[in-house]
Amino acid sequence: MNYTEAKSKFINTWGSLGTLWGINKAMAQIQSLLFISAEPLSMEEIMEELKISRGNTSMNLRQLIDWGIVSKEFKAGERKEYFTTEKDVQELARIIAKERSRRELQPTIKVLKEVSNITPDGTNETDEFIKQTKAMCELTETADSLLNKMANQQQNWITKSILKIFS
Amino acid sequence: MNYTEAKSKFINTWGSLGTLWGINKAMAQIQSLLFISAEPLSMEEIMEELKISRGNTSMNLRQLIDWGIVSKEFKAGERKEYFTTEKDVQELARIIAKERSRRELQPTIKVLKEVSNITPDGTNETDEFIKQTKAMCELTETADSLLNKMANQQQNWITKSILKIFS
DNA sequence: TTAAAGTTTCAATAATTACTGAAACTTTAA
DNA sequence: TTAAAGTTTCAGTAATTATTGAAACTTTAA
Repeated sequence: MNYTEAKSKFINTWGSLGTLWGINKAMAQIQSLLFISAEPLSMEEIMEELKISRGNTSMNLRQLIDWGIVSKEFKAGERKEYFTTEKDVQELARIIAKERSRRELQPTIKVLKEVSNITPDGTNETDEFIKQTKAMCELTETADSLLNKMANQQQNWITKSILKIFS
Repeated sequence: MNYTEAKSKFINTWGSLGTLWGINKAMAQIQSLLFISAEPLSMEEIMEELKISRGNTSMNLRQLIDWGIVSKEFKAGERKEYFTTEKDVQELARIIAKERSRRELQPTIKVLKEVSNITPDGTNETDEFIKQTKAMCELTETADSLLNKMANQQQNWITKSILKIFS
């Protein structure tokens, strides 16, 4: 396999895996293109490389910036904006974990707490409902705290590395 | 909030969270209905409760069975099939973790290994590509082994509980 | 056997989600 | 200022994904 083949295979695979971390295909593809690119890319270059429209590129770049995964960069003496993604996979994982927790897990926990809090009326139905939704709530809370612990773990790992450099 | 409200809120919330663990809305809704139900339900009952067609119910039940989350049950003297889901959240989490690993993480790891294995031609481009895809591969492998460890951890937890009962 | 009860399949269609392209907007250098 | 360079927005459309419903199939009891 040569570079060009490998590159498009990587972008496609990572793109379709986007669902795993809750983002759409174009967004994931832009991110992966930036991830393997040695230099920051302009919007033109991204459009050209992925064969997607200007509008689509603009909207998805904005979302990526919103997630904190991509950032704008300015080249001296150039008006154009250039984009780069976080290049450290550990840090990338940390950001994604945090965002997913905030966007999905936390709201779910809130609803689970609400619904598991109905007053039992003595029927089997409500007893089972309360029992099961409580269990689900605890599981979700465990998953959430695990995710956050992992994220902070990675932060510590980075922090440690930085400290090592300066010690 | 009364039982009926709480019930539909739970089914909807869990349904839309389906994407988080990679299954579609109807599938997630059927699973959550079974999860809070004190008794196994027939196809008729599921259709009625969720207002979905027979075909849709049948197909999604099959997928749930395929995932190992739902099982058929027969009531003595009845021809109809009844369905139940795994009621233990820990075991549920374990099954989901395993399936996601098998269906998504493993194939991705395979591709990442492939593409990161191209021969460097001395250019910046390929060097960066190899470096970054290798890092991504390692991250994915870490995530996968973590997921599996968690899953087995939970199995051990269950095993321990069972052992406790019989000791 | 057969017909009633139940289940599965799949082509057609609906619903959802993503994408385009062109117009409107913003910024900047002269 | 102004016009060129660049970016954003969004209504319309395309692509994808989920759902229906009816016909085909399977099982079982009489």
